[in-house]
Amino acid sequence: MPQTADRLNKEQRAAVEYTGSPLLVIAGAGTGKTKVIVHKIAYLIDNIGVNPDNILSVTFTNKAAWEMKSRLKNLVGERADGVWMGTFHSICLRILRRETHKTVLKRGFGVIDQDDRLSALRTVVKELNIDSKKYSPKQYMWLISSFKNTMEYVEGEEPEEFIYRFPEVFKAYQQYLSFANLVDFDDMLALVIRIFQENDEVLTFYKNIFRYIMVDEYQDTNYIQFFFLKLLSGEYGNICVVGDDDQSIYGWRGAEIRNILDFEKHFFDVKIIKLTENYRSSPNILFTANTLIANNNYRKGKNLSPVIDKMGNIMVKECHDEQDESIFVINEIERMLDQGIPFSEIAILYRTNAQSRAFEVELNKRGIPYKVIGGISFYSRREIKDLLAYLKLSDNPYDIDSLKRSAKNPPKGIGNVIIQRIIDYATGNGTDLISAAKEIASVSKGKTAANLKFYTDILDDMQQYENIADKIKVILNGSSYGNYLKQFEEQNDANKRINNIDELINAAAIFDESYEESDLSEFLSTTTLTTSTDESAGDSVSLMTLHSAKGLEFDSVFLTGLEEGLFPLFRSMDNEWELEEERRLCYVGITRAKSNLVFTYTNTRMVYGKRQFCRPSMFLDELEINDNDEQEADISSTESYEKKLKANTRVFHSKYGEGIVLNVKGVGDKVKADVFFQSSGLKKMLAESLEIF
DNA sequence: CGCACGAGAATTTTT
DNA sequence: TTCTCGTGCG
Repeated sequence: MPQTADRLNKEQRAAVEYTGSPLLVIAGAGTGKTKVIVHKIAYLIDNIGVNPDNILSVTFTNKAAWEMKSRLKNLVGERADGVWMGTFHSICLRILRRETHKTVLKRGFGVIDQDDRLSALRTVVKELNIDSKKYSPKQYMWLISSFKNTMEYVEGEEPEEFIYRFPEVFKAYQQYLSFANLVDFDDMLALVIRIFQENDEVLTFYKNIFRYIMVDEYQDTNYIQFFFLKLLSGEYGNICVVGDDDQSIYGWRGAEIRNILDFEKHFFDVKIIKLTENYRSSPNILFTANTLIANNNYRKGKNLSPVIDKMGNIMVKECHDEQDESIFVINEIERMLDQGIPFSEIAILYRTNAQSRAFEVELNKRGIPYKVIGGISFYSRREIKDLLAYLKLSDNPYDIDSLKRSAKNPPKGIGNVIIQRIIDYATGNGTDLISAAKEIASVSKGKTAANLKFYTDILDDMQQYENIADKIKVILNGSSYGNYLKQFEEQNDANKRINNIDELINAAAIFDESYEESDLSEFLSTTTLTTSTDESAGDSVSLMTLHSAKGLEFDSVFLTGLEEGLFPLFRSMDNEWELEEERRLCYVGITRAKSNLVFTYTNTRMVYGKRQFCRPSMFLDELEINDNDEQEADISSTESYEKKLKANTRVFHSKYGEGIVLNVKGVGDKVKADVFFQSSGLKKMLAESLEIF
């Protein structure tokens, strides 16, 4: 994110130039952590003479990686391309593709996405005659994911019976993956670590490549990711991790906040640098954020101090229901637009995806451009998945799910019975599914034979073309996909889907252009690794969950649905640990805002189509807000300090040193001020103990 | 085989 | 409220 000054401050510079031993940078929100990483990489290349190929930089999202790369390009030019940048998953996938022969996978293996993973488990659960009402496929999926993130799995052990018949389900699921030649998200890391542990020479090879390792958002790494890093870097290695314990919001997904809290114990000779100067938010917004997070116990403890001295606006608004809330929010947005704030600088944040709907309705009504980030990602839209299924099957002819999907959509007279016959034939004879389909076609007669031939002809035609964009066109023509949409969808929906398809063809064409030879596997894994949060809002208002907002910043932020049970979410309210995570989530939301921050809550809200009554969130009680108007009134009614002491005055205290005044309250000799000290953060002070600079 | 209809579940958050 | 899944009919 762009910053006011391009110069590095003292701490930032120290972090950039330190290379002696493992380095932990505790970087609060808006303190320029991306800047530090980018400058550090540039420093390594330009000043230390490190080869870009020897630098690994791990980010939390693909988008963050792209942004980082483009910023790095501004500093070091084309040499930036050499640096390994990406998420843990994308980096590991790259390694896995190179080292496929060290695993049981076949070349050109595919990546199974979350949706397909769930449907695979549905099939498994059904085949094992497990009552899916009692033990849902989702539960199994969740447990499989957790298990795959343990060392037991990495080391090849069998799981225990965590829930009913878990080992059986696990085994059947693994067999499915193995036949279909697929890996899931968790396997990407686990299998790479397994390769490293079983093959010393491979580990040595990669240790030699990744001589300098940089990790962003370290507070959200899990144990297995930590293990991966430690294997590559060793205890003394050139590893630099950047993170903020107050922004750890993925505990539910297995993130270990202890990775950052115990960094000094995991590595030797650790150097720690804290960044606490915030370049993003106005002082009162920071003050609010600091007062809220101070309610947490499990933290290292720090306060952010403002660099910007212009006060912002903070508002809390009570609304009747979610419609009222959306009307209020959009009214405010229109006001902001009038003030010249661009669409892209406005965000509506919420706890759950379901909350976006009311806002979307209202935004549509007023014709304000917006983009919902998160929710359903581009690549999981039905029409896109349908087309990708053909590509996936042709790339990996063992992929059962893609066979099912492509054979059925659009409908072409191939139903479950025939599909099952194909699968049985393939498993029975050890052939791939496409050959099996052709085989079945040749022994069938009449309609069935013709239908199957129609289907396999499309797959054969695709082989004639090298470019992925061309292959997609073959699918579209061959299956009359456009007609299929027009036939079964409303005009409007059909058009939207056709637009999406055009967009897919575009993406494929761009991919075709940028690679010497189009690698279908590579393209397809990009599509599964690219998640909804990687899409950018462009010139429109952003709507997203608080989780998706991590790492972003906006001039104006609406934090909506601040109600007990919704935020904090009901399930976390009786658990101190989870409640603190909710509070951190709120903290993340607040610190996204540069100058306008609006909280809203409603009295009633529709849940599952039932109206429910709501109480304001406890977070609203915990945080403190500096009201500008009130402050001015106070200042005019006091006598001795008020004239000199007001917001943004720089002051000095005998014990705490230099600080900045956030607000002033009280009268006469009881004048009190909230002051940010550089050394120790926010304090409430009697005005008479302060000296004015 | 494919569609239409009805019952029942679903909401945390995502690489 | 909205989506998904299963069932039964043409």
